[in-house]
Amino acid sequence: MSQSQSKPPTPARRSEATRTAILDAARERFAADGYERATIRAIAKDANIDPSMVMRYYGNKEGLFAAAVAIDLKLPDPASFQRDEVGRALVTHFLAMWEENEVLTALLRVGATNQAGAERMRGIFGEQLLPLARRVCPDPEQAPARAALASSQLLGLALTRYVLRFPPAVALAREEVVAWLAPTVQRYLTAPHPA
Amino acid sequence: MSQSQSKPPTPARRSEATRTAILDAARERFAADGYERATIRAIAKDANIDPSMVMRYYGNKEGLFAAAVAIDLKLPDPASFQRDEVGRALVTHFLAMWEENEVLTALLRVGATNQAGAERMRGIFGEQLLPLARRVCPDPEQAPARAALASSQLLGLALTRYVLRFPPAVALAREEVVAWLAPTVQRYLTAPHPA
DNA sequence: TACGTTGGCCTACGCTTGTTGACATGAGCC
DNA sequence: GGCTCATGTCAACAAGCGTAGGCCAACGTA
Repeated sequence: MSQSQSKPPTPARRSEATRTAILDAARERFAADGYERATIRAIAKDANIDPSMVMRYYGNKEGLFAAAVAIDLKLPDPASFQRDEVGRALVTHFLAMWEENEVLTALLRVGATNQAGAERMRGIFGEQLLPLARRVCPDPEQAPARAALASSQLLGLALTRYVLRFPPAVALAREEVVAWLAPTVQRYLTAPHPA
Repeated sequence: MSQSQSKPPTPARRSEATRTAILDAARERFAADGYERATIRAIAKDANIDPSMVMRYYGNKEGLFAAAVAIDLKLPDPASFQRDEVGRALVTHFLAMWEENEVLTALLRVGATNQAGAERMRGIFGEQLLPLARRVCPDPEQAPARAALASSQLLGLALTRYVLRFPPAVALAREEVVAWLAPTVQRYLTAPHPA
């Protein structure tokens, strides 16, 4: 074992290529079809490998999904935000994240019909957006509600633009989306409680 | 007398009861499980009938779904809106519609993973919300974009509250939701184009 | 050369799915 | 009585699913 460690420090497993090919194909299928219709067989075919490879590397379909949608929203350090620009910054950042790859679309599509997917979605927004809300919103006690409201607008846009594909929502330019949504998110996070 | 009424010229098909039992069960299952996992067998069992009855009455699963989610948003006559209250009226109305029965939840869950479901969703919002937007927004040319923005917020709330069930979104009282969202929808529909 | 490990394919099992068609039942009309 | 049609049950089909396990080729090490 000391040998195996001295010889190839990282054997650069040639299986790594297969693993990522599977994950890429899985993300694409989950994003396009949702959980049930994204079959292991179809994913394997996309990745040009045998279905049993998926089982070997990820255990079962649930494990594959979990690995495929492990994601970090990569929100910048809350301290680095200008408080009155948080709305614009968030909307811009989310648009970039959604269009960068298909992970978030996959997560949303699956979350709509799958218990584990919904749980994962709650986790991501609860753990990553909530801390930021706590920082910028006036009363920390309102942070969960305010984060949820901001989520509702951000996810609603993603839903209409990337999942349901309402033509006018798809047609909007990025800057237009930002111009419209930034004040909304800003208000949800920092404005005084209405009424 | 009672006989002539109990056996009317139109036999008042006793299948009508079965038909609606199927539809009720179907709506419940589609809302809870989405399209794929809502199996015809499960729906039939809920309705206490044989799966083949579903086929007889609705042709196939797609037909059943189409019948189950035929819905009218029941938006009031656009002319009856006070222009500066359209945001509050819409949010209130939508909350009531979503909580009145499970059709909209079923539609959203299915729309997220099913092509036909997404198409139906586009149709409903395009045909029922758009005319209202045309009435109240300043420049009719912007109506589609503004209606889509309003949809994004309304559907985003439904997504987080009724589908993904973010705890803070579920916990919000109806009046609170209205207080937060009404200004947003109002702005999307009637405020001057930003920037 | 022989060997264990790794990466990969193939076949098959058990199950569920949507869908079909043959058969039973029961009420209304001749 | 018989006929007809609407209503409902039952059994079965072909297809597709997730998953399991055995077999094979290639390679690094002894």
